[in-house]
Amino acid sequence: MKNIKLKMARVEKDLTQEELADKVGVTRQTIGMIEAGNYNPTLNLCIAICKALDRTLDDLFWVEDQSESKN
Amino acid sequence: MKNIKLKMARVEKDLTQEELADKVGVTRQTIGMIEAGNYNPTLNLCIAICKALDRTLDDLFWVEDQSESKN
DNA sequence: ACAATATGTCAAATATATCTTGCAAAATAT
DNA sequence: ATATTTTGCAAGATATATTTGACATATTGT
Repeated sequence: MKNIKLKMARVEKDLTQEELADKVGVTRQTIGMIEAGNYNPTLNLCIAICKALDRTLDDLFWVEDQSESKN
Repeated sequence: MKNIKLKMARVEKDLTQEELADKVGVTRQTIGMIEAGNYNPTLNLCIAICKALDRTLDDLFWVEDQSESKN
């Protein structure tokens, strides 16, 4: 599912996908796919994103009703 | 760094590394390496572990003192 | 309307998470 | 003390996260 909370946290910081990507050291495509959902990022990348946006893991990546979890 | 919170949550549930691994669908080596630190698991795996242990991402994988974050 | 910026998407290549197998050390139970 | 279970660790193989480059569509500014 799409990660709306991440997108909102990003625009609230007035960052573009590419700017956030630069901050956390990945490609803009990677950020785009995470926001679009259907992607399974790495824990360290999630943590880097959280720190760049002054949020926590639960804020951006925890979903109470999760029905999908492919490893 | 070692993930002590994860290990404590696991033993509190009276689960062995292998039992937890089975529950979340990975190998016991993977669980072992996550607890030992020096590993970078996938977000979906982290979420599966949290669900298996009735914890949240912040409970098990969030560290205030940031010092390492390799992507 | 036009120009510039931002995002969506796709194929092929690279990096790395995870598996498999196996053995040794440590912990726990009998 | 000795079985039994649990954990640590390592090399090679596989699956998948991430990159690179390129193009199309959308969005925003002038």
